Amino acid sequence: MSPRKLEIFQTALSLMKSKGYANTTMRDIASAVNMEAASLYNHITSKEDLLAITCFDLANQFEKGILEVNDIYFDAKEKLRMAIEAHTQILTANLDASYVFLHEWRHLSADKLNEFKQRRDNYENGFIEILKLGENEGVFNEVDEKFVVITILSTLNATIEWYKPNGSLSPKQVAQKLSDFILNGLLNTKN
Amino acid sequence: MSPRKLEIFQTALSLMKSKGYANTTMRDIASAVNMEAASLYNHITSKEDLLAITCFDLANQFEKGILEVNDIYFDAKEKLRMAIEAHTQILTANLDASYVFLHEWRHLSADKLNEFKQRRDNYENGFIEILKLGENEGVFNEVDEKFVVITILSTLNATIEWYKPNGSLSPKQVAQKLSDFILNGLLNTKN
DNA sequence: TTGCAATACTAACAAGCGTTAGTTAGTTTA
DNA sequence: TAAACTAACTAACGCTTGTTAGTATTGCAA
Repeated sequence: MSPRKLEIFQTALSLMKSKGYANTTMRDIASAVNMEAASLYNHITSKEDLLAITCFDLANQFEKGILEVNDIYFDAKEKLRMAIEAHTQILTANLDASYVFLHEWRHLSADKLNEFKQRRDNYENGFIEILKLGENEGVFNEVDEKFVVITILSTLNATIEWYKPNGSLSPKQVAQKLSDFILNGLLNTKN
Repeated sequence: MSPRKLEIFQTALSLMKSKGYANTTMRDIASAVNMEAASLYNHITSKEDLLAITCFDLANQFEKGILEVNDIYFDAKEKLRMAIEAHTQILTANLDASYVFLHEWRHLSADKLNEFKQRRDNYENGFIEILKLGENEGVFNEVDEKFVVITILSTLNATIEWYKPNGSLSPKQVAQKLSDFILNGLLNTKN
């Protein structure tokens, strides 16, 4: 990806994060990188491409993460922590892209939309595998896996709402925080 | 609200839930209620009105819920359970509207957008009040309130992704499930 | 220095959008 | 019964959108 193309993507994602995909026009993007809308088409093929490439690139990263975790032999608790950390690393390293990925995927055209949904379900199943393992081990106490996986992913994805990349928390520390909350809950059990 | 107007709202919200606000045209809505787009304007004043009325009506309900909880004297744990139940009742009773409320509010025009954000912050502060109480009581073990409140609300709001209104769970039971997970976490502490 | 991609521009198109104007039929009210 | 109101229609307007066509300019390779 050429520097100019990268600039276009980053600018587009930043605009889409703050205004939404539908409200971000090609002219908005062009103006933000000091060129005319028509010139964008020397670098990208369509507006939807900006969205599709962003969504599927992130999907690839998430899938790689969960596959690596589920390929190794470990106990459920540790696997969950690892999956959470992988997810968090990707989110925090791509804040704008993640926002678009999480909130604008429905604007994909029918074919890509179907592929996206299917891969999202696959990703959820990767987490469910860990949850089932944990139930068999007797360490997780919840049997409604659909509920738990959606709750966990919502908690993880909410990170982009409060995380400040220049703040004091490293992505690893964020993942620790998230894992602790998910595993132990809000109640203080020390006394 | 006349029956016809109600029909228009419900139809519009259902369409917006499945296709998004921007991708739902006045002609789509009109066609779904068997009339012409222009005729819609005998019942509503604009497309944005559909969105604004939906958003602010729900905002009113959420605010009423948290105010009632914070107006009574109780311990933090019980107050949090009550706030969660109020939130859950509103969500499950207005699934389509909640979806639009949660995902399409950014399409509000500037003025209304500001009001919306401010009221959302107020609502978060209602929960933070409970969290602070819980910390003072020593029953909650988390000090990063911004993180916790966003995590809790994300967990609650994810309900609309998995809840089936004709399923076996009542809203009250859903609220119980959510509270248990938030308070106790995923780990089985019985052994 | 010449030539050739790469990249930018201007202009415009075709489609779709929310909305308004003007009108008509049906229903309620005085 | 006459008047007023409600709610539907057709037609069209003005605007914005993503995108294309055609052309100029830039910058590197020979």
